Amino acid sequence: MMWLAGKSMTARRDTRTEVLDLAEKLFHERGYRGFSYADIAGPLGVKPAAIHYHFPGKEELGIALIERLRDRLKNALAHFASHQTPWPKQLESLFDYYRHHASENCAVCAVGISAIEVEGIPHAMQIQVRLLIKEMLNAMVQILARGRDAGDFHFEGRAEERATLLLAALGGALQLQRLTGMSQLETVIAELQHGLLVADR
Amino acid sequence: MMWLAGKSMTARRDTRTEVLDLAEKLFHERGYRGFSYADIAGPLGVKPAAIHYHFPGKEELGIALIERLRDRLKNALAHFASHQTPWPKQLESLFDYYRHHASENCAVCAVGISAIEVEGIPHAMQIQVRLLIKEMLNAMVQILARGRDAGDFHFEGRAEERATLLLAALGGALQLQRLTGMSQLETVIAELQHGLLVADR
DNA sequence: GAATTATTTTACTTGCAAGTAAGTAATTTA
DNA sequence: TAAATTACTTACTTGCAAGTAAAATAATTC
Repeated sequence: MMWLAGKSMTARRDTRTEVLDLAEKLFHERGYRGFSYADIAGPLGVKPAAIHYHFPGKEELGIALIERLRDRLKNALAHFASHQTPWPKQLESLFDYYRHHASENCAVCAVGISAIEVEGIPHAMQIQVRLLIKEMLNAMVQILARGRDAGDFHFEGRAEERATLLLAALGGALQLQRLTGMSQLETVIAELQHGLLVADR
Repeated sequence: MMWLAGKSMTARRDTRTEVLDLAEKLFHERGYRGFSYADIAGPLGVKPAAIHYHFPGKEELGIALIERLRDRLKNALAHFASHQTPWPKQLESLFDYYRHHASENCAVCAVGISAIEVEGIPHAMQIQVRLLIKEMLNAMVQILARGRDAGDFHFEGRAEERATLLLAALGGALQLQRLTGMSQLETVIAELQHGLLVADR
């Protein structure tokens, strides 16, 4: 089962959810300003104004979208905690999350998109995005720090700094990959993994 | 003197150049779709239609913008070659390039922006962006490979892969930094530098 | 200094995205 | 079963960004 990948399995035929699903996909593919209500309404077989019924404005749609991403992260972390998932496995799940992005129309992650558009998105959405990124960073720091304590990872310096490197490199790799069509994500994952598993003493 | 940083020192009072300068700044701050002709015309004290005289369409403006970035990279590399700049110094210049982006309104680099907007920018501009990124990657590979041969850098694996990691991490760090307001770029630079200077045998 | 060329403005058109208001059909609830 | 609620549609308005054509102004050249 895919980690933070989205799409609940219960086919609820719920327009609101379908709007959110499509908006999320388009957001990852084109950014917040890159899709319109018509882009969502069309494929769903409804009129653009129908979107306004579920989300009064695009801002609400954007916020709901990021909140759902945050929810998924929270749930995934709760799942890891309750199942005592080994740290390397948690890290691998994180890599899989980026792989999933890469496979779906070569999407890039929300952090990258939001960084580009940050001046152009509604303020309340900016706040959500900053929370998301903070939570992702925290999660990564935890995995690395605890994993090192457990003897699973080996690296020098503070976990915060290594976590920053990981998040930056993974996000950047998705973007390189989208532009070049090459498999930079796997390259970067391999480099990062090597840096964590092979101790440099 | 700043490496690929832009802005010629000769104050030529040339509208075309000023348009290009402002467009580049806005592009780095908000992306291609994030600025309009009015955003450029206003500060320049000119009407939007004047831009069309110099650049018939936004597409031409976008292409000229990326071509100029490519030119600067080419010139910088030529300068390094003719001055036999040491490889660590070249790498440092590259870091400075990203630092410059970070300092100027927390801009992000063209690669990141283009990756997000790639579906929404004109095709001819996509081609330019792909050339730019290819040239940056090539440059990075050369610096790392030659620098390792010269004994300046120490790392395992292929230079191509390490170069990919560097470009991905630097671009990603700029984006993290813009969103969090923290100094992720320096963190990532330090991590990357450590990985190149301290051999892991 | 007249003619030419370069640059810019004025005054449009087109198109699209967001949002609104009123209305309708189907479903639920009292 | 009448009233209310849900989930829409139709038909608009507003605003902005891009682009165009023609006229006006400034700079050059002959």
